Amino acid sequence: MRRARAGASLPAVSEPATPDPRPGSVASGEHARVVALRADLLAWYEDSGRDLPWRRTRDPYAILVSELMLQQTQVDRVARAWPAFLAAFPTVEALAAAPVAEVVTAWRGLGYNRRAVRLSEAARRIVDEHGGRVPAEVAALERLPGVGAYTARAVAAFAFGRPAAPVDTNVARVLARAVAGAPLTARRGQELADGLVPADRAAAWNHALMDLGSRHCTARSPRCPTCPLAARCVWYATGGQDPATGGARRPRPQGRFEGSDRWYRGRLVDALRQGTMPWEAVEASLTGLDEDGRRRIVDGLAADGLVAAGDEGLALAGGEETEATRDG
DNA sequence: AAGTCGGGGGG
DNA sequence: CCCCCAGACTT
Repeated sequence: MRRARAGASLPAVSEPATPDPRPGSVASGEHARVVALRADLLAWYEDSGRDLPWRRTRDPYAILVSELMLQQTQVDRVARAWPAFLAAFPTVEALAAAPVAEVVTAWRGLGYNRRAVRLSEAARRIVDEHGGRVPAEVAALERLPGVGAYTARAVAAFAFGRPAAPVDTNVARVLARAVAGAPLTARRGQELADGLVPADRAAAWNHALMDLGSRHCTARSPRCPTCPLAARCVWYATGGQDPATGGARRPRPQGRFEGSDRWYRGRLVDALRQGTMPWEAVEASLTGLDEDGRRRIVDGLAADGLVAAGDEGLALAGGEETEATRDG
C-alpha cells in the first residue's frame, strides 16, 4: 500500500508463522494453491491497498468507532464522518460522558442511528466494566452492544493484531469465488476465513481481502481480467454461475424508501438534531402519516433510545431515563 | 429464517 | 429504476 509518509511501508511479504490452512478447512491437495494465493494477495495489497484513515491508527477506541460506522455503510461516507466524530469525542471516556443526543448529532449523515446509541452505551460499558480499555478478546468484544461477529473480529485483528477473521460482505464474496468456488453459508465462510488468516499478519490479510472485494471482486461486475488473483481463482478457472450470488445471499425485502418508516424516522431524527421540537412540529414533520403512523414512528424511536418526550415536545434522548419518558 | 433499521452511490 | 453497501438485533 502506498503511503505518503516515509517509513510507513508495510512489512515485506513472508510466509505466515503458522503453517495453516489447518487440516480440514482446506483440502490438503490445495495447500500449495492457497499459500500462493495468500502471497499474491498480500503482495498486491502492499502495492495497491487502500490508504484509509482508520488504518493509520492502532488506537482501539478509534478503530472501534470506525467499525461501528462501517456497518452497512460505504467507506467514502465513513471517511468523511470519522475524523469529525473523533475530534468531538477523542477518547472512550469522552464518549461515555457525552449525552446520547450529542452522539446522535455527531452521527449525522451515517444512517442507522441506533448504532450511535449502541456505541454510546458500549463506551459506558468499556469505562465501567473494562477500566476504559477496549477489550482485545473476541468474546468480550461481542458482549458490547452493537458489536457482533464481524465487528468483534475486526477490532481484534485491526487494533490488537489478533489472528481473527472478520467476514464482511466483501470477504464472503472473495472467499466464495476465489477459494471455495461455490456458495458458502455464513458458518462455512467463517470457518474458511479462520483457516486462512496468517497469525502474524492478520490485519494486512483482512484488509487485503476487503480491498480486493472492493476493487476487483465486486458484487455487480467483477474485474477479473485485471484481478491479482485471477491465476489462483477457482471461479475464474471453472466459470459457471457466480458463487457469491447463491446460497448465503439474502433476499432483498427493502421496498421503496420514500414514505417508508425508515424515511420518516431519518427525517425526524435529523430535524431533532437542531433541538427540541414542539409536538406540532413533530406532526408537521410526519405529514402523510395518520395518528397511528405517527405514534408508531415516535414510539419506535423512543424504544430505540433515540428520542425522549419532554415538557416542550420531543427531543433526542439525553442518555438517562427521564420522568417524561416514563410517563409517556 | 425473516424483518427492521438510513441514506447515498452507481449501473 | 434497481442493486448494493466493512452488520446487528429482534421476533
